[in-house]
Amino acid sequence: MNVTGHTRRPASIRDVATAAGVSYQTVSRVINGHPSVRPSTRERVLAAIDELGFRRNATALALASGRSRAVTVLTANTTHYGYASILQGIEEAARAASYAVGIGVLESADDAAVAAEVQRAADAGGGLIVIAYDPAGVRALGAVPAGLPVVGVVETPASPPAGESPWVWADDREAAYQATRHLLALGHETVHYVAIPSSTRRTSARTSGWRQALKEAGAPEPRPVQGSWGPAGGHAAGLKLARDPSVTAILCGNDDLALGVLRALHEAGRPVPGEVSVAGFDDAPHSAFLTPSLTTVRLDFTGLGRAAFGLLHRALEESAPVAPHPVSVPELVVRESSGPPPAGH
Amino acid sequence: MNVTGHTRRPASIRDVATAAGVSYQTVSRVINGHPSVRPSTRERVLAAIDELGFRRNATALALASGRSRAVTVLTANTTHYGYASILQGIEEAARAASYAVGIGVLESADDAAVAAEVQRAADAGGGLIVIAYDPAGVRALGAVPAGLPVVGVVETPASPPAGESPWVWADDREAAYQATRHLLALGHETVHYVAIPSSTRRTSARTSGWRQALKEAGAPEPRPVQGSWGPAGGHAAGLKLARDPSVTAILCGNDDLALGVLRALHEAGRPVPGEVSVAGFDDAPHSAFLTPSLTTVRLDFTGLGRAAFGLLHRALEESAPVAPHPVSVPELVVRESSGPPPAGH
DNA sequence: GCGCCTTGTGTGACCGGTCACATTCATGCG
DNA sequence: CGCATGAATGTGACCGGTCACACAAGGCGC
Repeated sequence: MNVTGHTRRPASIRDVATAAGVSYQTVSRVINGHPSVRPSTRERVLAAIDELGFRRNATALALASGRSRAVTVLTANTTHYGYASILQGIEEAARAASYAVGIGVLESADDAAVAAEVQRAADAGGGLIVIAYDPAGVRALGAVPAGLPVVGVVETPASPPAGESPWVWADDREAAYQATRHLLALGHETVHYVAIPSSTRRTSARTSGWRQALKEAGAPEPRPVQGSWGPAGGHAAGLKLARDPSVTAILCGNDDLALGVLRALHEAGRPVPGEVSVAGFDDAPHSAFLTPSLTTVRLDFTGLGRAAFGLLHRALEESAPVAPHPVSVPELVVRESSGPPPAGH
Repeated sequence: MNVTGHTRRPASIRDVATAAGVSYQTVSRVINGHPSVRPSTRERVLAAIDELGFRRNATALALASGRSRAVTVLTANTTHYGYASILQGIEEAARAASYAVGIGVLESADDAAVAAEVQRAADAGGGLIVIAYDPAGVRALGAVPAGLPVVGVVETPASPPAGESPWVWADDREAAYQATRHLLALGHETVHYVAIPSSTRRTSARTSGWRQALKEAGAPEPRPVQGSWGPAGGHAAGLKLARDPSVTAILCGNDDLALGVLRALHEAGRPVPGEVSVAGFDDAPHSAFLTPSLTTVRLDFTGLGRAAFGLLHRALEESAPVAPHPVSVPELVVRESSGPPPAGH
């Protein structure tokens, strides 16, 4: 071990080589587990490595070999629970594979800004994971130059892509379908929907799952209310819906929106679940502790993150395991915020 | 512009050089804005750069120059609001300075695990920012090898460090002090405290601010209740406190804990703020929308993150601005969850 | 006993930049 | 007019690894 106090330049393979009395190439072979090295030689090299505290320089490795064992995650807003959990899952899997994780935040959905961010990520080397649940993310996914390995974390696609695709997703559509059916089964005539900003112009997967459940039940399909991501958007949407006495069940695009809706209903004097039932989406950690506690659909975000990394890992290295990270199916969690409609409905 | 479809090796400075009819060194000079390049030459080089779509290879730059324009953030749990916001602030400032941001998650506070994570971060090159609000973070900060530039985001230190220190902090102590005074001013006899896990064995800054306010008011000092980070911990602590009828005011180490406490009080049939007042810490986005909405202290987490980056930037580059990122002082936000104690107290 | 293949090891070039120094040419000044 | 000076540019080495290839020694078949 290096015991001298002052910082010195870290040992390189040539330092190790002279210390062990071999050439730098032999050291390289030992590091990389090349078979044809005499055991006694390997021994000496390993001893020298240990003594000098040698660590392979990641930068030099990346430059010389071309592979960089790094992933950059492009995402809007790391503050949001779902995004943060996906990131957590990616990091976890990356750590296990000893990959470095970089992050880039898409602050604006503006084309130029997105392109700049993608460029930065590309400069970092290695692979790319884009969280494409929102317009900025979708645009970023589209702006990735061909040839750069990339995996997108996307909404449930309308039709399952043929063959291998560089995407992972949780089954949002199924989740929305389940939540809507739950509310309908309680006896509600229909279910209103407060949407998260759609990632594309087209209808989001969550919206289409909701719609499908309504259609199957022969329930009327009210116009979805457009919310933002945060509770404030839910609050605004909730105030609007609270004014309509026919509204008895509301599905929200995520738990934060649901929180705002709950608050708005409270302010409007409409008891939950007595008069109105509310269901969220994501099962954020606080949702179980709200009053009333929130009925919601749990999504396996960290699993999604792990799967995204797994797919990218496979794209970057032939030798990586093929499908190591299953994503669990969405699970409806029934709590206090949903119940039968009031009598007379 | 490169219009050929298939991916080719990105252009290097030598490619640019031949295209412009100069040497690679001249290209390097142009890139780095060296003054002694004839304007006409610079012109030609810039044209070649543009035509070939040249971008400077970050890896090669890092290897050759030693500086890497990268920061790695070491943190526990990116899911927690405060941590995520700090990360967001760091990323924002880093982006502005065109630094790459890497993250490493401290999943366990185990010494070996922490050391491994610090090593990984060191291997990534560049500077390090450690979020040291919890035991894992504090241990990581301690394990950083000398000579590696590092900034810690820490709790308010007991005494202001002399001279320049590699730490940034929000004034937690002052914040806790303010919140406690607010509750005392409402007429409560004393204020109970549900603590977040302390970063060290010693008393945390938040605890000491609370204690100081009690002492100044001559209020009795109840034993702090140890919570965890999440709402579940707050819930457990809240159930305990709810059983004690003398408890009329509770300060919580963060908003998630407060949420759990609110829920526990609700389950125990103790109205808030009618019988018990609750205050949180952090002003998470959902706190304003709870019922009752939560009185809390807002901390400038993103500002903290920006300041941390600013300090590190300065440590890495002589030329960086000295103190560009002020951290705003904590601000008490009074909402529905705090009020006067019930009559008879 | 010779050639041939395999095993173990070393040498030189290279990845894409930067840095230190050399070189050329025009200019200013004594 | 000669020489020092500085602007503009080029050359070679280097950062710390990897890769392709050369080469010596030993075992084996014929």
